Amino acid sequence: MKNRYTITSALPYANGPLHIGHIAGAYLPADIYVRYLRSRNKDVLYICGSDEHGAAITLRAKKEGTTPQAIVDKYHGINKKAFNDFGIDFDIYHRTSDPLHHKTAQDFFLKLEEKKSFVKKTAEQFYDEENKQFLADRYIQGTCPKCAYEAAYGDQCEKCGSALSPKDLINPKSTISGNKPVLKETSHWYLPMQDHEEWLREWINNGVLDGKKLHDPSQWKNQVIGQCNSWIDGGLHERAMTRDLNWGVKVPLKDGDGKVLYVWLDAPIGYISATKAWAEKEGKDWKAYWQNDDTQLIHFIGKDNIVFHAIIFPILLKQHGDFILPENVPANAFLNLEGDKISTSRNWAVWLPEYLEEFPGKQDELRYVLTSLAPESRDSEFTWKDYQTRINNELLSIYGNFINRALVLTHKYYNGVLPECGDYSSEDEIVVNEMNSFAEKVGALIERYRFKEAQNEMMNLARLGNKYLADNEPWKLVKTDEERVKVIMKLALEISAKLSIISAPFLPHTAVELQEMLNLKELNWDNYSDELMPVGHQINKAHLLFTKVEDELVAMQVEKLQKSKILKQVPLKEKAVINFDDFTKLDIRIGDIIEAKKVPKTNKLIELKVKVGENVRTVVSGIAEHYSAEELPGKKVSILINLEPRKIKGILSEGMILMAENSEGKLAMISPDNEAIESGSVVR
RNA sequence: GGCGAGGUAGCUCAGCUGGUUAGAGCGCAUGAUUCAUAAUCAUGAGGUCGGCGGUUCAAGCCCGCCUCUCGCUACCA
Repeated sequence: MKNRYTITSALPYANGPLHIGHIAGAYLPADIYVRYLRSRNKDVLYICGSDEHGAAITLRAKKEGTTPQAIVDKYHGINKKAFNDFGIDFDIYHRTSDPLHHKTAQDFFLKLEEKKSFVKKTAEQFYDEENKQFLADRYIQGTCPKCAYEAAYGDQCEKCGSALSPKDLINPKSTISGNKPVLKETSHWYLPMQDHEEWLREWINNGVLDGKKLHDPSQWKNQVIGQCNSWIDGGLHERAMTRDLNWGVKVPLKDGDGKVLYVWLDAPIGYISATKAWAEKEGKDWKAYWQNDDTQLIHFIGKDNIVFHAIIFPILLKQHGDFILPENVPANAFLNLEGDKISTSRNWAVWLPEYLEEFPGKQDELRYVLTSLAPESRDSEFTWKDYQTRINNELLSIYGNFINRALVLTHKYYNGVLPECGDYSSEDEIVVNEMNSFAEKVGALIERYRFKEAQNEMMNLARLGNKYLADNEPWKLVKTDEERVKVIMKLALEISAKLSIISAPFLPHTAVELQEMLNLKELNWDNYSDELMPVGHQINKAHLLFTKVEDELVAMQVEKLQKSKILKQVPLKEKAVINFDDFTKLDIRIGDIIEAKKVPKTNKLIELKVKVGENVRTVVSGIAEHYSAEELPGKKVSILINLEPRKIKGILSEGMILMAENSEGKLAMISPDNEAIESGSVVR
């Protein structure tokens, strides 16, 4: 173990509140780890903050008629408070809109520029005048100059496979607006990631950099190594580190006008600027946490962030030259909810601020459940029923109940003061030995990022306590052997005290409460083997640590979830008003599907032959996930027939089948409800 | 379609580089017990380790094919 740790949790994007999936994935595991290390008296810095840049926030501001700053201010406030109330113990919760961050990111960028880590390229790039933005290669389509395929992309023709540049395309179009884009000159700084493949492969797979062993790759998750190798083996490419945007960290160069740093360059540097902000306040040296070989850097993230933390950011850190690389990137998978993926847009989530409001004082209950169900190596699922079961049958029955019986008996027999007593019996010594082994067992599991297992091991100490009481039955012995009862109660309380230490990383609020009841203060991991309950020690009044989760509560939460899901289905903003002439431009007819077959090498596409009056048209439609090719022939559908024909996967599509889509993405055909409507009938 | 990660007891999950009768917690059954929020303790029943084939003295673990789930990516006017 090293002595200094820099722990980060992914910066939450400041355009929405946090839900239990975020917590289980990146924040709770890190918090457990951090609390453990602090208890071991390590020098630990735990940092996080809001990620406030990027195009998504500007788009949202535009939509809501407000400013990006107003959006990020709102969610920064909400999330900071939620983390604090829940008990995620950051040293600092910073934000990337802070001037200190802008300065830090710009300095970092300049250093890389100075080291010639970037390749600057000036090029004429297509620009969408309607949306006022430059278009990435993939956002442009046109006719391939080599094979005349009409839907080739700006970077490659899917038909003939030739690599293209957008300007090669004949008749280019913006895929966003459909308009013809204009050429405008712009320049960007690119990171040539392909130059870094060799050392990355060695560093990720063997933990070795420049001949030095930096980490043990067997401690990295399969998922992380697998995904990195997949990227590296597929060949890394240069990636633009700047964007034409006006929201973000300005490119600090003369020719950087109107450009900002790419959000994935900017955000991880947020970890560094947060450290600086903290160090400034605390009078510490921030460099110790980032530029010292005796410091371990660990990034806790969700699986969607793997490449950024395990490939791109390490390249940047190494290029800069002064920084250490992450020792591990323990990425978690995703948490599902009641049989369905958590979805912000469908409002299918348990929101942290709402939980905190509806379940005051029940942070540790949620922590316990989320750690039990944590998606450490694959996706897992949270249900309210599970929440109830885990709390009632484990946390309350095993932990809460053991503490309660130990304290209640002590009060009953000795008014809460430990009496003078004899030595442990030889059977007691076995229990004592077992008890003493827990600190190391639990610690070792936490150090290997096995939080679920670690928590269960912690619970085994409470189980040991329950078994000790059941085996020794002090409530019976009290009538025959009072001296023996004193020893038993002392050991039971000793177990309780030790439980307060090893449960603290998982259940910090409970641990404090328990230590108050036991009249103990400021215990940490290193106190574990001390005698914590000496003769004469007075304990405080006992109260219950947990309350039962009732069936009604579970039912209520499930119902609330279902209801809020429906609420989200209210129609989106209406589009601009059109006149009748506009409407009559659409030629919509009823058609009969006479033939259907799946388009090879695609998941969603079906090629249809639709008979409209006397004509038969070919239409390619993205409905294969909702209809099989076999069930389609014979169906009547509405079809827009005067839509400009377009080639899709090499097939000319002459029209568009009208479909209704609900909030879950389910599709249904718009069909006449009357057999008298024959093929070719006009829809209006 | 390409790539990555998964598919182990009713549920949630462990099983490190292949090696004795495949593990844990919860649930379930039976018994014990009453200090404790009907909580606890003991014992037990549950698995052809997604399917098929192969390598090996030996496979949940290695190889091939298939299938299902999730993620990234492509396609969805």
